[in-house]
Amino acid sequence: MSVAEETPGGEDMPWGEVTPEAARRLLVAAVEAFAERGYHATTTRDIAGRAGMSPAALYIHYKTKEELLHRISRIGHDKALEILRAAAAGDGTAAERLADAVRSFVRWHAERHTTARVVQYELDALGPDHRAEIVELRRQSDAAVRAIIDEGVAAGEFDVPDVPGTTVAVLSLCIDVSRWFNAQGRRTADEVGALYADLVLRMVGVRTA
Amino acid sequence: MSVAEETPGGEDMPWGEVTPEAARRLLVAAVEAFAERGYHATTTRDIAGRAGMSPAALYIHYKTKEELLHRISRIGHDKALEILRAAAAGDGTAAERLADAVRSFVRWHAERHTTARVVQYELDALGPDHRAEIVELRRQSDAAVRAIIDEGVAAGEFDVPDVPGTTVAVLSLCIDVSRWFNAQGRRTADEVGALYADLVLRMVGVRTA
DNA sequence: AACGAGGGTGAGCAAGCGCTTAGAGCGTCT
DNA sequence: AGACGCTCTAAGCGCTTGCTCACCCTCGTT
Repeated sequence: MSVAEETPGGEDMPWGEVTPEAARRLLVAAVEAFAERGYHATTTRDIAGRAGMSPAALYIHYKTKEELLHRISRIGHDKALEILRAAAAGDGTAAERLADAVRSFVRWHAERHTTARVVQYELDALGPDHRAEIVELRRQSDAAVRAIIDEGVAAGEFDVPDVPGTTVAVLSLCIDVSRWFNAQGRRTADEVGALYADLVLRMVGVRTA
Repeated sequence: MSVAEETPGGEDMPWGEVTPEAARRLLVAAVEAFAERGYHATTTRDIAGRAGMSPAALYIHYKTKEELLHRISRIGHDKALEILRAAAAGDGTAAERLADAVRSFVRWHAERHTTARVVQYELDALGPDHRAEIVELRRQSDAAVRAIIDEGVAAGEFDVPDVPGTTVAVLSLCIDVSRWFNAQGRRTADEVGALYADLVLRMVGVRTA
């Protein structure tokens, strides 16, 4: 409160970059509501209520309900792409980088599965322009994964007959984690990440220990 | 029209068992609308309009909009479970049966991806009782796949450190096909089925040619 | 002390929602 | 022929929706 210089949470806090504080509270409330009930089933009154504000307060910070979804989707996709690119740009063999990418990508979809659910499954609720913008970000995610697999094949590490198809399958597998993962379930995000990294290495023909 | 004895399409026609014809037309219209826009964003007027009827006609055949979703979900899950069980009960090695299950399950999710999308992604829109009923059907699908993998492991065909986890991953991979598959896209349903069968065999440690 | 700016509220509007009702049309039995 | 039963419609009810508007309260600045 008194330390006004720094945004609470900084880099680590998921929505740390969103200011002012009331706008962030509304956005966090929207993520929860959208994840629980879906975009169309969520009312602006519900979002405002969760943030402890009146319905009208929402429109001081966001022009429409759709703008809220777009902001969430944009920030989420930026983060997801950043994770994939960081792993792709790392050092090590293609197998190590692919495992790293899958592990961190899955962990994000599990740990932040409420956000991920909104980001991955509410795409069609966006307006045409906003949707096109997000689709482009997904294309870049696809390219990042495909690049690792291409390099693994070129280096003779991987045995992959169908690189584009396998890329789609790998991303699809990771993304769907956000649909079924439950924080109260038996598995931790780390465990799922490790399991999936192993499964993906098998898919590209790497013999694991 | 004049041949009143037989339901059009019979076993092959997806919604052949739904009678009378007006009820089926409404149901097909609802599947299309729910798949395109989502359950909550679809209006009863839209469904009735697609079926060429007035909004009130819907309520002659279905008590509520939710009952429509339930009927779709129930029939779809029954069909999906039937596909998995048929493959599981077939003869041949565990590897052959697993490949068969994945191939036909994926093909269904690709060919009938509008239906599958509704069936797989609108679960939360169901009321508590209907949801519980569908969740039970999913549990049985999980059990069918797990049984094949268990047998493969017992027979020494498969190398699977985490059977429950791998089962979830296999089902998740297949189900997510309905999200990204596009009939106008580059791949046919058969091609995706064949690719995925191969990928899943790799996941369970079967050396493919 | 006065002020302007901006975050916040209570009340409410126009539109659209799921669903109901009264009654018309029509094929099928007795 | 006439009554019945079933399907379907036109009209509309009560309610909720996304969003707006007139106004208030709390500031830092002058």
